[in-house]
Amino acid sequence: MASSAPSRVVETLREEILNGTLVPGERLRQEDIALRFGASRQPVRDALRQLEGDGLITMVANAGAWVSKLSERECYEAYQMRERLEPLLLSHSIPNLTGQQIKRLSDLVRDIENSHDIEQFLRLDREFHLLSYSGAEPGMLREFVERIWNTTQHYRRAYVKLSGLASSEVTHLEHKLILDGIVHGDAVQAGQALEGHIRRTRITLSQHKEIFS
Amino acid sequence: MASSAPSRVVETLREEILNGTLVPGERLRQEDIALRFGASRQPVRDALRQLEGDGLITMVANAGAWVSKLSERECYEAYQMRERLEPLLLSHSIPNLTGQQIKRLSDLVRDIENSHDIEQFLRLDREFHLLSYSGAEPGMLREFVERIWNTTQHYRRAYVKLSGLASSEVTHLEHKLILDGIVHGDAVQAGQALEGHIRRTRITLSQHKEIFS
DNA sequence: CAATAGCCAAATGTATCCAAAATCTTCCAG
DNA sequence: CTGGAAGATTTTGGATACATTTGGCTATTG
Repeated sequence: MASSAPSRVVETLREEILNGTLVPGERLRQEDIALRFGASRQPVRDALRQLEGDGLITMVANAGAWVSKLSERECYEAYQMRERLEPLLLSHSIPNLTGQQIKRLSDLVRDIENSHDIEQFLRLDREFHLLSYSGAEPGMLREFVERIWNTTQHYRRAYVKLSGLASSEVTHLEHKLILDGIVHGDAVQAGQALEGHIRRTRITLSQHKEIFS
Repeated sequence: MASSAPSRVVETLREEILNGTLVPGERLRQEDIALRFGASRQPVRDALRQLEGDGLITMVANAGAWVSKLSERECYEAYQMRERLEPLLLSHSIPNLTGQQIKRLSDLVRDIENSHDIEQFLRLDREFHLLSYSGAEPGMLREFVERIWNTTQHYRRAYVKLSGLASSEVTHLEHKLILDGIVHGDAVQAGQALEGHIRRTRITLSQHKEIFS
């Protein structure tokens, strides 16, 4: 059975926002989307509300829907939240990670280091971090973390484009430290490395305010 | 101008979930709600999606909507998140609180101590904490914290009902410490007191698993 | 007597149509 | 030439009607 119309719309639009096809500030017309998916406007409205709930788009009554934008302050705040939430989530996840998953994490660290195109880097980096959380039970904490990742994705891409892949030497070291903590089941080490990883990214990001113009 | 139909529905249902009129697990039929608000089912569906985005209700395709339930584990997790997010939010808020607001916070600490019925206690306690955050800029952090408060409200009520107001002696002391930090503009003191406050509540709650049956 | 298949009622999902609001265009006045 | 106001166009909001799905009830059968 094919999933419902609204969920197909949600999935597709979410993907397009995350991969940069749709950029922050871009308007989403209900009619256009309905036409594109061969559906009427009701399921589209449903889908837009869901995306709004995920923070990916912003709706204004009697006006329309736009892909959400973050100010530099909001992005800074998002990273402060990540610093506090992700080590917690990782500590919930580590005890439940399987050998297979840890192997994949290890491969990802290597592939990230060897990646030479920006989209690939972003995709692998995202997979590494989110996979490292996959041992945690589903719940609010995982939802929140994923939501922060989604709403900041565009600015992460903008930053990597700006500074280039070459400058991510420290990132690779941090990934190795996190992985080492995971491998040894040491949530404290992994958590501290992760916190530092996010913290450094936050500070670096705040030195490139031009991303938010 | 009266606000739109969906927002009226959202406001009313949110209020009823928070004040306990609607309890976790209770079903919400679109037709009933539409009839009650003198609207059609479309605005109601819109409203339900928004409430789902707030985490207050859970929707299942082709089945219906229910007031969200938290397991004991999820509630514990929610409090762990509060411990990490609320001190951060408070530190953003403190520099911007006005004299009037601080006066109100001070009055609230006194009124909470003198409150004689459970609903009043819950209302004042909620106002105290959320008001202490009102100096912070709007954004994801404030939204997340409010969302956690909303989804755990029912279990807070259940706990207070179980243990009675008499047992909240320590709570009052903690409120005074938080207030003292705020009055002196000391975000570190206020934050530590707040973290302990939430942490103690989390531990106490986890000793009453019968709330989650 | 228990179990399963099929039918029926109730609730949700979708499409179409109309109304209301916002934006954009155009035209006029200063 | 600029600013603003009024009308036209576009887009969203809401209601009614119809389709689809679900869950339970009943009846039939092993």
